[in-house]
Amino acid sequence: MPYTPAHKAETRARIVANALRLFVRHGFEAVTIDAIMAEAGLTRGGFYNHFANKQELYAEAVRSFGTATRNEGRIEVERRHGADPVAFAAGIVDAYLSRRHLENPQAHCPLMALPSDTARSSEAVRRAYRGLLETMIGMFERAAGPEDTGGRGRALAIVTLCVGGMALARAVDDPGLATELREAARAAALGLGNLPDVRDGAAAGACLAAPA
Amino acid sequence: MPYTPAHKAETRARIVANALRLFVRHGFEAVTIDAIMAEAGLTRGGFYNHFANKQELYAEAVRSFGTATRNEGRIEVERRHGADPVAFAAGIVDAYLSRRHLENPQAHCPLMALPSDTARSSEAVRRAYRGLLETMIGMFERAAGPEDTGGRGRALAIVTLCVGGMALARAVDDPGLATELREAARAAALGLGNLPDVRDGAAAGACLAAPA
DNA sequence: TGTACATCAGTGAACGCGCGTTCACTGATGTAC
DNA sequence: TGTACATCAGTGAACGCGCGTTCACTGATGTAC
Repeated sequence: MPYTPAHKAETRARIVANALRLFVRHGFEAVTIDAIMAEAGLTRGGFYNHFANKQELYAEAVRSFGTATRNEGRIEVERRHGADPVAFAAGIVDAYLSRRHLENPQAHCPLMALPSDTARSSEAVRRAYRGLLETMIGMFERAAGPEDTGGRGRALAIVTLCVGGMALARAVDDPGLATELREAARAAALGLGNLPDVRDGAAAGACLAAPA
Repeated sequence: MPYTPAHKAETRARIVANALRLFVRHGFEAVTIDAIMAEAGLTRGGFYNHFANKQELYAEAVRSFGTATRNEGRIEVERRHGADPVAFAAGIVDAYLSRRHLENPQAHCPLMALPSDTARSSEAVRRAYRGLLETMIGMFERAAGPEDTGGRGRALAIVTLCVGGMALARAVDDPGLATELREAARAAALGLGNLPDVRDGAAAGACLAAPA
């Protein structure tokens, strides 16, 4: 048995990680298999030792965000704000809609970076996308608590504000408007979920009056 | 002077209208110039009599939504709910997030259909996209009224809920979740803007579903 | 221990295809006479 | 009024390029002896 199974698994993981990074930055179609393999330190031909085709890699890359990148982010938010569901949810909103997130396009969440790419993709890709979405919804449902009958609806709206706010901020060519969009989505999401403002150095949430 | 200038203008408008319809349905890259020209009853070569390149048509198509399709929708919403800014804003939220709108992909708004395509496009395209966004924001700022200091922020959040909610509903493969997303975004947007529930269901949605 | 071997991850040239764009041409049309 | 003409919208073949995918090959590696 030449090459250990672990070796192949590592190579595959390296391809997936690089593909995710390139996909969220440039979109599915714009990223070539050549580019992905080169990023992973390999050549084009080897791709088909690991995946049946490009769409299969796409689905896997979206899925991987839930386990790899996302876990890093989740751990970081927990470290800063604690594991309490409410503080954690507030930290997620804050981090997701942060300038730092927007300005780091290679780390963008597939939910905000690839909504229209996904709408036109295979069933497997859309299933993976939905999985990510449900995970994020779950974070805010947990913060609402089981006794909150409108908790799921509000969780859905909060996720929509996070993902939609960032998708729009990305598309717009005016940095000022992009900031406005992030801040407005942040204030509305925190208000809707009755979440504390955990902003480091606090204060600036005042740009949006509390909803009636 | 063979062919009247009006004739050329009409042909150009026909190309733009068909391009918009195809772009919002299938995305910028997936739509070929062949397909656009065929839809317009022409052949490929004539394209460059009207546009310098595909991106130029893209920018024009996005811009055209603000004058053509959008005006039809706006007039219909006004007819249904009146010109009062609050009732009008409520009607827009209702129509935008309606099932009818979601199920008519050829009439989708570029804001929800092309956020990531736009993020990767030329300056002119992103400017056109921002123009559409500002128009929509303006509708909700007007509903808030000039004395409302947080009006702009809430208008931004309402637009984010409309556009984000529909973008996610489109991407997701589960119709039930898509409905949940639309309903949650609708409730949150109406609440945030203190807008009346004008639900009139399928009929109201029809106003954004412009006839082909 | 050292060596021959079988395996298969990885290579890179090649293929087929479709796309955006170009270009020499056609023919429908408004105008001049 | 009818006709010749100049214009240019529209045609469709062709070009160049890059992409996803295939394939015959290479060579690094773990195992058997």
